[in-house]
Amino acid sequence: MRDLKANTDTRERILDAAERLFMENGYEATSMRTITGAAEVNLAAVNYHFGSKEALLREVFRRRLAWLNRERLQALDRLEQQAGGAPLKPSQILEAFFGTLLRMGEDESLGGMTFLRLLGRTLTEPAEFIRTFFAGEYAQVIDRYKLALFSALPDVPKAEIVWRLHFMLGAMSYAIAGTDVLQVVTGCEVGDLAGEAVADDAGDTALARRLAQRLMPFLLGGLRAPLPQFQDLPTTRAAHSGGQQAQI
Amino acid sequence: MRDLKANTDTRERILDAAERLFMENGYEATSMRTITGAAEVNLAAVNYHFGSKEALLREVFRRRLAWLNRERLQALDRLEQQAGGAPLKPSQILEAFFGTLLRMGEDESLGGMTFLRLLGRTLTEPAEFIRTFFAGEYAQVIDRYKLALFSALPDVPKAEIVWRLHFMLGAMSYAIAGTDVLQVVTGCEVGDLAGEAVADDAGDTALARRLAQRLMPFLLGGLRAPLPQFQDLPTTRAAHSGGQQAQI
DNA sequence: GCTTCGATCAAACGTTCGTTTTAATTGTAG
DNA sequence: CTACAATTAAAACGAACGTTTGATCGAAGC
Repeated sequence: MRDLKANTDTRERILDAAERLFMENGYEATSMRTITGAAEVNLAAVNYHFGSKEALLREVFRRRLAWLNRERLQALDRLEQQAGGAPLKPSQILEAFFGTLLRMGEDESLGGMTFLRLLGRTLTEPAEFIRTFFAGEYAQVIDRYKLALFSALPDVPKAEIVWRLHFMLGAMSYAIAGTDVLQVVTGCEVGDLAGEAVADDAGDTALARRLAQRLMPFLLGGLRAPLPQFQDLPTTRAAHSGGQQAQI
Repeated sequence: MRDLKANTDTRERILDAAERLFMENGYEATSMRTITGAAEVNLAAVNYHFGSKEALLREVFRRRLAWLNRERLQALDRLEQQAGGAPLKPSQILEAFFGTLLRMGEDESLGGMTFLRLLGRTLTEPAEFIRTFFAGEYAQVIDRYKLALFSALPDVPKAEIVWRLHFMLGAMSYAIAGTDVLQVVTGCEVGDLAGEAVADDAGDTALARRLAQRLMPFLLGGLRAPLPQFQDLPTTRAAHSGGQQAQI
């Protein structure tokens, strides 16, 4: 019993430390010695429990994404069920997708803002094994939501929907990854922006909630924006009708 | 003459190779030996010409950002001058800011899409010296544009404008950084999305132009979206009027 | 009570990193 | 032709990296 306790304890101490340090420094710049030092475990423990540094990163994400993927799919299931075959409203779909994620930021037991920031930053990491991993972990969920948006917006070209989904993911990732990016870009504190003081520790969950409420209108506004016109693009195969509104 | 020629030649060969490799692998994962090998110069040349790896990265960006910052400020100057004191339209401001950047992607002599992707990815790098560098390089320009948006949108809370500027930067960074992120997330090629074939080499400049025309409506739609309501946020100091439209 | 086996530990492995040193080479001015 | 300063070249530096090894510990099985 103590044996098993120590086992999971060591594993999770490593995962917690790695999650925080990967978020703070990035994957490449975080050494095994830093991780095991912060977790107060032996250096060899990572390779013993996970096999390699790469496998550790994957496990850090698997631990959280298992919940997130399940929750996102369930949220969509619930919406489609209570709609009874009728197409969903885009705002419902975005709420299910982005709202579920941002709710992770409010719950420390799900990783909180630490994991959200890590996720946002890691999505742009160029390492091959990371992109491969995320492709496998994300594909199923993204595909479901893509299809939901397709039938929610039957008059908008599918290519346009995919592009805008990509834009939305970018806006969200930067928003959650970069409180420091925000500082760099804006030269002021997040707390000042929100119009209230934000404590670094406990204020994170409040930050996630406020972020969700600021982000969602922005994303919806972008999604339902007028379609591009491509007037000066001779290479475009089929000319879209100029200034067409996305039917939302 | 040959002397000076060789000098700048070595310097620029290093800068070109570093720009591409930093974009492909990230800063930490790109070694000096890989850079000097690709540039076909001696290993010591980097430390001789630039001093350190960090200084090399800074110079890679300085070379491009000097042009970008100047051009962005001039674009805003031009708009304000021909407006003659009247506030600008938000679409003009966004066009000056994001359009100028995306025009870099069409011009190989300004770095093309390689630099745009590098810029988008590096903005999220957690390394301290990188964030410090960007803060210094970006601060002046961002501040000018922030003020322009403030006076273009006098009825929108300034905090809201800064948040949405942040969201827009995120959407753009992901859009340009992640053709692979896009693949990961969507499971299809960018060329398929655009509805036309994209050659990896020469098609990049066309991609930049098309990206600009797809991104701009999205950003404008997000910027002029209804303001958030904060109905369930007891911590908010002053309650905004519910459902208020951004006056754009 | 001896064995067994998973978990932890200190120590070392070989490699690669960014940087430095020292010598050779280059083009140019006196 | 020589002297000089700038650049390139080859080699090595110590440090840090991810990983592996073999010993040690402690609780469960027969």
